[in-house]
Amino acid sequence: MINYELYKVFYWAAKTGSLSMAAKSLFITQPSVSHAIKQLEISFGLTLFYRNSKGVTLTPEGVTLYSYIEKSQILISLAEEKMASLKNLDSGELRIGGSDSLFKHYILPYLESYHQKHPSIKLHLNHGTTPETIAFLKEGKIDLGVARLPIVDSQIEVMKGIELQDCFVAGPRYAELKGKVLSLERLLQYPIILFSRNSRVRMAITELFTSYGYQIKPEIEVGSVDLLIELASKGLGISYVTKEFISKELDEGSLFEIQLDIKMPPSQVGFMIMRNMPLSNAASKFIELVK
Amino acid sequence: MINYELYKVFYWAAKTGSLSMAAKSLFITQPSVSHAIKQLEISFGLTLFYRNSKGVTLTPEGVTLYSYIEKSQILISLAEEKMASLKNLDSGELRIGGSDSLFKHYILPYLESYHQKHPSIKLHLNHGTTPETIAFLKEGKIDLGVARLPIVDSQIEVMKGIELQDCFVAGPRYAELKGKVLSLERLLQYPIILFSRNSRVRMAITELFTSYGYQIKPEIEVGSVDLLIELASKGLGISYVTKEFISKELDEGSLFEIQLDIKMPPSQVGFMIMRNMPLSNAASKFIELVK
DNA sequence: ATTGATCATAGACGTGGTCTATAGCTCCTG
DNA sequence: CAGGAGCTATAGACCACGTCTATGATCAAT
Repeated sequence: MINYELYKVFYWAAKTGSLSMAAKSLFITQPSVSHAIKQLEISFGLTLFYRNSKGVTLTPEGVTLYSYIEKSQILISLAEEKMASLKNLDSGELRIGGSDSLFKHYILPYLESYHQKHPSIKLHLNHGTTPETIAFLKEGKIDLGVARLPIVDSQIEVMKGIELQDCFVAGPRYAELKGKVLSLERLLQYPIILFSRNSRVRMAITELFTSYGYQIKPEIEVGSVDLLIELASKGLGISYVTKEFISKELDEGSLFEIQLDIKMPPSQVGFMIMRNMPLSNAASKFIELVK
Repeated sequence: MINYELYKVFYWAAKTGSLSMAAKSLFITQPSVSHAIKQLEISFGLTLFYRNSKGVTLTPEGVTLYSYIEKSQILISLAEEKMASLKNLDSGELRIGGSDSLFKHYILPYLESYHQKHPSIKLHLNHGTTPETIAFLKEGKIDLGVARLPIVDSQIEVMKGIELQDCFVAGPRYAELKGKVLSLERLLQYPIILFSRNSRVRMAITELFTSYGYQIKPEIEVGSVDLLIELASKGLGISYVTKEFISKELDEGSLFEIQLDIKMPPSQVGFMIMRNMPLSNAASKFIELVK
């Protein structure tokens, strides 16, 4: 089997028309080039160059070989350039999976500064439920997932991100509750608006109430955080939302937080990557940024 | 600079999805493959493969690299196949320069058997005068030239071929000369047909007559051997032709040789190749055949 | 648990590619 | 025409690097 290094030497010798020049280009000595070309010629049993005192020119067989090798070498050069650009993040893509609300309220600022630093990296946001995100991760369809913890999966490595505080909020319609500290029992007398049944937040709050001996049954179920906010501020009920996601509404006064006589446990957001799978350069740079 | 051998290893590892399989394909051990891949990864600063207990799969960066390297490797394989076929004379071409008459009467039988042996070799016959043939040879436009000797050119190597005997012939119209031995003086009383002025045969015969103190001035000058034969047999004069080229006419009796009282010097045909320039495989096989 | 895959790592080995030095050749120049 | 400045080829020494063996680590399947 022929050593492919020889083709590199052949390429430069043919391209420059001189073994000496090829040697300079390859940072080796002329006898090495001479030797390499001879090896190729012996392997093929054909002469590839006419040698004369001015340099070398290709024989017809050499021309034939060159027509293939030139293309091959150009491809390799392109490959090397591409690899360098992938490393420098001058190209490549970053694929993140998670929920729309986390994207909007947590990831977005990071994405902005990442995109500013690496404008050539294509960004793919793949929204879905946590199990879907985990599945995408395992299928290699995303580099990185964002979700609320805990995540228990031996194949997945989790890094803690921001800590979020969920709370109940109401609009001006329930102004009488402002400043008061409610018991759970009292709270349940109001119409409750919750996120749809399959979400992790929903499961968490249901469990919490159960642990205190209550059952929480919403009047309204919705599928987006925006609707939770919207409906609460319109006075249709009391929504259970992430405090950090409604800072604007709290400031404006279109929503206010309802104090409870128990402490709502914080919820931890985490990044998920596949354990034992190297991160793409684009993804690892993003994680660095977030840290 | 990256050792191109590593791409060969990478190609096989990616293609087979297994370092062990790649090792078998490349007739090296698995640790060598492992080592080679790691070298590539270090050079690029990127991870190319996901490793697991079933083998390896490409990372996104690896996929990108593979898309280039695969094409490159395929080109090299094609190149190697092509080189092998050039060596086996399953492809290639043979370009011969010389005069039409030498092609027709001397080279043709060799060409036939050559073509039979190597039917895939394309044959190019490039007819021209001897100086033109030499020029073509120097420009690399032909591999091989055929011409009458002597050729004096330091760049050209000459190999002797057949020896030809030129002679004067006439047709039935001059039947009275059959069997007689003519002096040059006597011969010159008949109309003479010669090849055109720029040919070597013409120069040779002119010189011969001059050396005997005569001047030979043709009634007719023609540009092809066929015409020399044609005109002589029609009785338009006495042609000076190569005996070996008119054996058919001599047998038929449409021409007969005119005996002279001097011996006509034989003329030597030779093959010309460029000195210090390797022959194409196709050409060297042809020369072997002729010998 | 055991077996049999996989790839990774460590360290020894030896070959092959690179080097220096020199020769041979051709072309150009004073 | 001698001498110099290119070029490539050859010889022989050397050592880096690619390959090997041996072993470890991990995982999956039996």
